[in-house]
Order: sequence, then C-alpha cells, then structure tokens
Amino acid sequence: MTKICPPPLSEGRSLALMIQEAARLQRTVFDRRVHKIGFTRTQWQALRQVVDLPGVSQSELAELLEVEKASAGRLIDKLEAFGWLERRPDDADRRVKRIYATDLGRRIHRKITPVAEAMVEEELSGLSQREREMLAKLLVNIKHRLQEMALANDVIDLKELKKDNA
Amino acid sequence: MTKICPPPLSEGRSLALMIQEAARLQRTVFDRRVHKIGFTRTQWQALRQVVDLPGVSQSELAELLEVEKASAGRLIDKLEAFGWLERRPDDADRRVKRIYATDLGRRIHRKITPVAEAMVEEELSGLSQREREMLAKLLVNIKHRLQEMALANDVIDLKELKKDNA
DNA sequence: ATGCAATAGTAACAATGATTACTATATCTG
DNA sequence: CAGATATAGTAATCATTGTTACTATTGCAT
Repeated sequence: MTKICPPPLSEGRSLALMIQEAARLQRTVFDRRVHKIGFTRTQWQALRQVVDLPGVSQSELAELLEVEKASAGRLIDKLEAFGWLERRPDDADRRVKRIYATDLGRRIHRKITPVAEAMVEEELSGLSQREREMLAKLLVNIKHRLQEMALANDVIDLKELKKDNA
Repeated sequence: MTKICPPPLSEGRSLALMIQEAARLQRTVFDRRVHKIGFTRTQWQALRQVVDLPGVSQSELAELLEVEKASAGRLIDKLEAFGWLERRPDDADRRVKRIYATDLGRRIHRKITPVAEAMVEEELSGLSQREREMLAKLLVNIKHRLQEMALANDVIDLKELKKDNA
C-alpha cells in the first residue's frame, strides 16, 4: 500500500474531480451498507422506482435508471427471479409488460429506505440548511450546463491528432 | 420516448442524487467529446496519471485510478498495445514494472488536456469564483464525512430482514 | 384494409471490471 | 541462512452493461 500523491490539477478540474469522488464515495458507502443483504445498488434503485411507480413499463424503467432497454430487461429478470418484482401484461398493448413489486419486494423496500435516508442525512450532517440549499443551487446550475453540453455535438476529430505533433 | 416523471424524494436524497447525476453528466459529456478519438475515459485517466507521474508502478496506478490491480494491468496492456505507454523494469525490485508515456502518448496527452480543461471551464461557466469556492468547500465537507462513513463498519445484517415483516 | 414506420421487449455478442488463485520476488524473524 | 509472510503482477472466471439484430405488435398514411 504505497502512498501516492496525485499531481495538482487546475482549479476547475479539481472541482470536477471532486464531484466524481463524492459520487463514488456515495456509491461505495451505500454498497458497503447493503452488501450483506446481497444485492447491488442498481437492483436497489430498480426496486425503489418500481415501488414508487407501480406498473411502470420496462422501457420507462430503463429510461428512469438510465440504462439500455436490454440491460433493464436482464435486471428485471433477476429481480423477478429473486421474487421482488413481477411482470404483468398490459391490458391495451400486448407489447408492453408492466412491472409491479411483490409483497416481498415491498417489504425489502420498506427495510432499505431508512438506510438510504440515514446515509444521506449522515453524509450531509456537516451542512446547515442554508448550505444544503446553496449546494443544490450550484449543482443544478452545473447540471443544466452539462445537459446543454451533452446535446451539443462538438466532438474532437481524429484527423487533427494524427497530423500535427505540436 | 414516453415522458416519465420520477417520484419526489426527500430533500437529502435529492441532493445525493444530484451529485450522482452531475457526475454522470460529466462522464457522458467527456465521453461524447473524446469518443471519436477512439478511447475511453478510463484510458484517458490512465494516460493522464502516467504523464503526470512518470515511472509510476502498476499497483500505484491501480490505486490512483481506484480499480483493481488486475484491471489496471489489462488497461496497461491495451495502452501499451496502442503505443501510448511502455513498461520498464524497476532497477531495484524485479517484481515491479514502471510505466512511462511514449512520445505518442505525450502528444495525445497534450492534445486532450485542453479539451478536458475547456469542458470543466464550460461546465462551471455559470458559477462565479465565489460560488466555485463555496462549492468546493461544501463538497470537501461531504467527502470527508463520506470517507469516515466508508471506514465505519455499520452494515445491515441479512437476518434482520428475514425475521420481521413490519 | 394495406403496407410501412415506430415501439416494446429479447437474444447474442463484445467490452469492461471485480474476484480469486497463482507465480515470482522481496522482506522480516529467528 | 531458513522459512514464513507480504507484495507486484498475471491468468482465469464471473457478472454486468452496451450494441446490434431480431420478433411481435401497434399505429399511421394512404
């Protein structure tokens, strides 16, 4: 376990990195806390969405979880095998399958929800209400900007790299 | 593309989620911008670390990138195959291999660095210097708390879930 | 009605990363 | 020095995800 110091970064880059690190730490802590229960963060998020939106379709769930339809389908396979969720046909459209939490799924949801709540409360415990609002405001600002950037299509061209060796 | 509204969350949870979303958006935007160059974010981060810390060992690099040693090894395999990095034996310890960027690797690094800088600058363009400092302060606070939490070992016990069906 | 484009879900495959087990080397202990 | 222990890196395996191609169904345009 050698101790390595990352090199200094620009002010902006270090902020961007801090966001990445905070997000990763959140995932790490949550994973540690629910690991013994034997499921993953993704599975938990799927369960949460389905409990909160009973009858959501698979495509809608994929959109909410921001994964591909195929990934969502496989995730639902597994959660259905666990007995936490079930697929039911839609009355009107025979293509769609609607997802519902089972009793067991709802029970697990009720059990984990306070854990998630406690975790975020603990994580934010050093911040005043005022500071939380400030943080939310700043993050919303960044998120909006990033969303615009994600839609723009200014990509780097490979040819530029090949040519000049500045 | 059905429009789905996620259900409301507690104030804390929505903040935690915002951090996740900002982090994911950063990754998405960066991926889009470098995708045409044909490499991944992970590869870029590895290149960056190696350029900034020439002669870093594989284990150290794994630690910096926060991936497992085996994953780092395969990543280095690929980057070496690309001709961006090279392994060299350590003078004193025949177990360790030290990683250096090749000329090509350094050239690519010089090309991509401004892209990364421009991206974070653009992403933060809506924030004043004052606000950036505030954001950094708040994130450092959260990160410290999360780091403490990551070390604590208060995990949920599976047996608890099985027993009561409240 | 008919035919065509769009959509919901699935299957097969490739890429990525973690985990475990292994080899080689180094270091510590007596 | 001898032997135990730890560390650096690799190989094999497994799980997860994205991508592409496919089927079934729907709904729109003529």
